[in-house]
Amino acid sequence: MTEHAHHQHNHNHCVKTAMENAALLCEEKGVRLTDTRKRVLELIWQGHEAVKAYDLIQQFSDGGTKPPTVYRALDFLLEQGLIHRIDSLNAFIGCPHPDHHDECGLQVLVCDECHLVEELHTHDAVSTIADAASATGFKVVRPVVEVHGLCEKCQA
Amino acid sequence: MTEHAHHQHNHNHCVKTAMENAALLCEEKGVRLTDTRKRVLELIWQGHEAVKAYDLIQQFSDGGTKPPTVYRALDFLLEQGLIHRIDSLNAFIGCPHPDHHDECGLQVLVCDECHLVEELHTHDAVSTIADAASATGFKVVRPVVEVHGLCEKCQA
DNA sequence: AATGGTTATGTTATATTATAACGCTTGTGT
DNA sequence: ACACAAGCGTTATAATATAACATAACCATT
Ligand SMILES: [Zn+2]
Ligand SMILES: [Zn+2]
Ligand SMILES: [Zn+2]
Ligand SMILES: [Zn+2]
Repeated sequence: MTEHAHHQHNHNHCVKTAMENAALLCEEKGVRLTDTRKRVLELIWQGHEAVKAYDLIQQFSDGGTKPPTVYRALDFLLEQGLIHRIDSLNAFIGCPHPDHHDECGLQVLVCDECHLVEELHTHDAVSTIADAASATGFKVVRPVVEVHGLCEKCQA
Repeated sequence: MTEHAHHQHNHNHCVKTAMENAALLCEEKGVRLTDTRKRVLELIWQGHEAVKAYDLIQQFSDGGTKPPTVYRALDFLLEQGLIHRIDSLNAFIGCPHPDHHDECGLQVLVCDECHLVEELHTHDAVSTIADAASATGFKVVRPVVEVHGLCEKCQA
């Protein structure tokens, strides 16, 4: 079931769902989705492209929001699993299903042209790697797969 | 065949081999392994832990070596495949076999304690992921796997 | 060995990404 | 109301990386 995030779609729906899920998840966990945090999450969900921290900072309409404020919100959202950090881009992306990462780690397809990010959940691949890792005596904690390439649109 | 990089071993041998391979590879490719580049490569090979760019800069004995010099050398070494950048650490590691990355991308085990980095070459895993990626219409260019966890030593 | 083009390096400044430290405010439970 | 913890504002600075331009080293050809 691909979520065709890269195709034409009603993105309002993505945002709405994400924000509702986030509210629920925070409720359940007993953590506070404050205004700042909510606003940062909304800004990250402006699309399915990875967003840079300083772009977020600039997009705060008040103009007076400083890096620590935004980075603290980002840290919170990362902790709750509501967003992912794409290390190869120094950028952040909203997670459409914060509850699906226990088994397969983080797996993303990253378009080098437009920075669109799509998640995979290929359980096989990560278990294969985990096995190979264990065989060398390594204790796996957090598997991350970042596949760079070109999304469908950018292959023109 | 694990290369037990994390076990006790004669590291001088690692360095010697790496430098010889680098010289050969550059010879073959008709590119110049200049003094600066050689020195940076040696510094990176001071161990099997990932090394930060600014640590390299400081380790230049002359004291007058500036960031651009080192970053240019790093760029060169990356282009030739002689080192890898570990995105999740903003750090660099020597590649023991620059010719083995066509098929399986970059796959590394990263110890969160000591930053020891060991490469994997699990062809299966990356082909599984590549298949999943292709199925969504994504054109894979550069698969990267960074598995965080604890190396054998640090599991104490 | 001079010439001229290319590649590599030096140098200064600056861009980008992220955190430390400290004090004030807001929320929460008693 | 009070006390404590969590969140946020503010200033400064750390850490990572690149732009731009000048000089030097290399190399092929004359
Ligand atoms: Zn959408
Ligand atoms: Zn996710
Ligand atoms: Zn070694
Ligand atoms: Zn390698």
